Amino acid sequence: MIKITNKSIAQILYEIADILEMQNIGFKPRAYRRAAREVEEYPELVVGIKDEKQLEQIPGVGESIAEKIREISETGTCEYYEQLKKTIPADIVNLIRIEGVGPKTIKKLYDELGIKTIKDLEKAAKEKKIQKLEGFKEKSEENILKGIKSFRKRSDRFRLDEALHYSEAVVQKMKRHSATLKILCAGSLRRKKESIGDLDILIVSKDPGESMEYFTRLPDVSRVLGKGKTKATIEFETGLQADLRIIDGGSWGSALQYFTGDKAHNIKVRKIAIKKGYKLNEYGLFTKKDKSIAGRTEDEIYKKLGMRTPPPEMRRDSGEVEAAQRGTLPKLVSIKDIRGDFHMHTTFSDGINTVEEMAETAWRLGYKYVAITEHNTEGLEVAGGIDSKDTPKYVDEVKSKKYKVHVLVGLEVNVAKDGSLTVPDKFLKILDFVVIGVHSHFRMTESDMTKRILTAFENPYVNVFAHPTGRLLLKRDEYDFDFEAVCKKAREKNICLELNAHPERLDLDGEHSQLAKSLGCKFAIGTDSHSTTQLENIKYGVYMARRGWLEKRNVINTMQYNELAKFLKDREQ
DNA sequence: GCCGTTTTCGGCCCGACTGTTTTCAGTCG
Repeated sequence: MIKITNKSIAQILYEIADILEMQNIGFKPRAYRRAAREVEEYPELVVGIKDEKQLEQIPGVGESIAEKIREISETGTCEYYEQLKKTIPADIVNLIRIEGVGPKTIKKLYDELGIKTIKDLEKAAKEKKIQKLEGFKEKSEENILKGIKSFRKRSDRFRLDEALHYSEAVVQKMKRHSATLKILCAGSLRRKKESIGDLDILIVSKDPGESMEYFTRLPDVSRVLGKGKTKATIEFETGLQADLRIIDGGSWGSALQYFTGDKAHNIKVRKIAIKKGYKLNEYGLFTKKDKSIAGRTEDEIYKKLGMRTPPPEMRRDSGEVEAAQRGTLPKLVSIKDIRGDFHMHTTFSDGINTVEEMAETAWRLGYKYVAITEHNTEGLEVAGGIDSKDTPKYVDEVKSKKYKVHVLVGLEVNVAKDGSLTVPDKFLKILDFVVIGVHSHFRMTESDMTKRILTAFENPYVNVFAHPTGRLLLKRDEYDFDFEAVCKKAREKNICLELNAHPERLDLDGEHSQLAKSLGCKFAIGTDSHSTTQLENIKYGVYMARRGWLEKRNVINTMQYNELAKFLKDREQ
């Protein structure tokens, strides 16, 4: 039985929309997508709402969709969806993730060639069957094959937020089991890597056999790939795999150490152990005569090796081993240091909550300030958004009210192809905060894209360069540009680089941040929230900051309001 | 299928881009 979340309900509604679109049905797909998006963003658990009339209170949800949501809440699916799926029994969920393949293409490929899966698609493309279809030629086939290749590269990984969601659920369930003494998810998840291959769960158990049994019978498990005395591997319905390892309490620290660091980190640490005449493995730190001298905690092991303990986020051979030996590990920024958020949308553009609601939630989170950064309409085709000429009215409206935190009025302005900004200076001038970003024309040569960004940085009103690399996790690669050149200019112009904390982006990532830090850049964490619930995504930005070695002084979200106001003012002069 | 100062029918976001065309279909954001 799969746990029904807002997301899983939305997933079915999205899929209904896709199938309807294949059937060339007008407007219904749009209605389903709208409802799906609203359900996804809904601050409460939709599955808990039993009354259909109450479901209809969700924007975009009317009588018909409310009925379907109720059915999904109760049974995990709905008849309408099951019937639709029968009309086109293809693996739409995966096929649609291939770049350039949409509902119409899937339909055509199924109807004409019987293609159901990515495997079928690849075979047909390789056998040059697709180019024989009307509307397709060699180029289309080439692109499909490229799309499959890139899909494969990505599809075996999960976004950090999804993996965290799963691991927390598993760990919670295991914790409640009486045999569990200690449990923790190590691996790349503990390092807060932006995408996760599988979960490495470590457990100390009173009854290992019983723990194994319980683990392999967790509710969402679809397959048990292996089950022994100390290790079991399962696969969840989503395709995510998880290992459970039974650990002896005396080896807890060494197991954590072993299963947390990435390969390069571990190799380096083990070499240090060898140099000191020891042997390090998941069971402990041993002398040549196999006498255990450490293992219970990580600190104990690193200490015996003459090192400080690097925070898990740093253990990717990013220089942390040397710094830990020298005793010069940075004191990383933490969630407690955060006093504000610099990227969010409200009902003025495509967000679903008002400025007041966002400010209220920010206040609850203990913040002192937020920047509202609505889309501007020019150059970006999203629903809503502020027209340049309406900027004064927007500023006045936001400023006319009182909020529980300081509210900076801003815009997320688009960088046009030539590097100009889509909002004229006379309007930028009246804003408290200007975020700029590349939202179109991603496919440019490296030199053109670099020139474009550097040109944009010449504008005196820019505060933050949003989602600097433009990547979408597991979906779209970053655009080509000279990152170092951009960092140097950002530093010179005192423009902050954004750590976009939206789980779909996590841009910049740790590697980029670390490089930018070394070049003297400042950073602004922004959640890119479209609802109050998303404000909590700030933690992902902090994780990325920590992976990038950032300290409090590097991140402007840690400033007191007065300090921030001064910082922003200095930029304008 | 949803919605409403356009209110029970008729409109619903739409431009850029790509690859295929010679005026358009599909995808993307």
